Amino acid sequence: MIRDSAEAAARLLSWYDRHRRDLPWRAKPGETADPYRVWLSEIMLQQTTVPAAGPYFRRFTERWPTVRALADSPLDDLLVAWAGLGYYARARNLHKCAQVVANQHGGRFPETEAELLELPGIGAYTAAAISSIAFGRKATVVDGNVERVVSRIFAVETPMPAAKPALRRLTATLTPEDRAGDFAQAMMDLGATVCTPRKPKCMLCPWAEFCDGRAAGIAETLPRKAAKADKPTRRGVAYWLLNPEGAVLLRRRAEEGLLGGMTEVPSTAWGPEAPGDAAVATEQPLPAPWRRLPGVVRHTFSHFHLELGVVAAQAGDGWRAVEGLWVPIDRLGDQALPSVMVKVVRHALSNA
DNA sequence: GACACGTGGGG
DNA sequence: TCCCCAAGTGT
Repeated sequence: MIRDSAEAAARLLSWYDRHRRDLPWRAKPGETADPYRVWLSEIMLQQTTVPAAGPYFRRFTERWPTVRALADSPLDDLLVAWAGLGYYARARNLHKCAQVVANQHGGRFPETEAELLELPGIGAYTAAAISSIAFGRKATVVDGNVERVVSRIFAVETPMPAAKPALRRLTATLTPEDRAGDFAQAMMDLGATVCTPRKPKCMLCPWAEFCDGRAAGIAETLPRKAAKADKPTRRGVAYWLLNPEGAVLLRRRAEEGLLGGMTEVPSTAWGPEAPGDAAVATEQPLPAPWRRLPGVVRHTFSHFHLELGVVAAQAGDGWRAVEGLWVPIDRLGDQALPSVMVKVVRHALSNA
């Protein structure tokens, strides 16, 4: 049991100073944090691993060094740059947020949690993280790592998400006035490298001797969570249509919802059953002699599996009237293609 | 509280 | 193969 929060925090900060990781968005010791980079990294890291976010962060900061630069850029350029990272609402909100900061805050991020919380794409976690890491203000930063660490240290057996309020209160009692930002990053690093979901490295933990979960032999089983619902499978058929100039037909998806604003290969609706030839004909973007390509594209989204067949055809007269954009094959890299559509393109190119 | 919302890596 | 998981937010 932790009896002295101040001592526990000091011990964790000492561990952090000795094991600090050098991440692309992290200010070096002595450097002043750049709120823009802190914000950008926190958005990219939402539900995303450090290795996945790293290259995107470098490309974004190279191309858009300031929040004003990002605000002045067209949304579509951001979506192209974000393609492949997932959760595309983050990119749409990133652009909105940049414009609000540029136009209503003079290009500077607000420092308080309450003000940050007003901004698009910034929730409780990100507001606390920016306020503490970028501005040195005391804030209770609670992410998945922190919930895991705290649930184990205090042996909280209440299942998630019901345990969230208690875990937040416990985290608040541990958070020091001084170096709150470093404390937050230390907690997250501890969760990411030592107090891991499976096979935690308790022998390396600076809090091992305080840890109630470890003492009870249940640390690895925490935090408790309900079983997840299994994912349904949806099926559809994508239309790989080439015009006489060798360009392929693409479309922009609706601005909201799944893959909102991203570019897609046109397809039938996605339903429980694979569309037959009749449905393929009904939903075709243009009448054409479709031939089915062998195989199927499989992809898994956050909440369902997708199986996409592909049909291909050459567009005859009337291709100019089709709604969408015709993109030369060698220019597909300029498009905001999400990973599932990259799979469709690859499948079509290798089977057509 | 529950659900929508991506992706790639690891066991 | 399949399930779990990652620095969550918006509705």
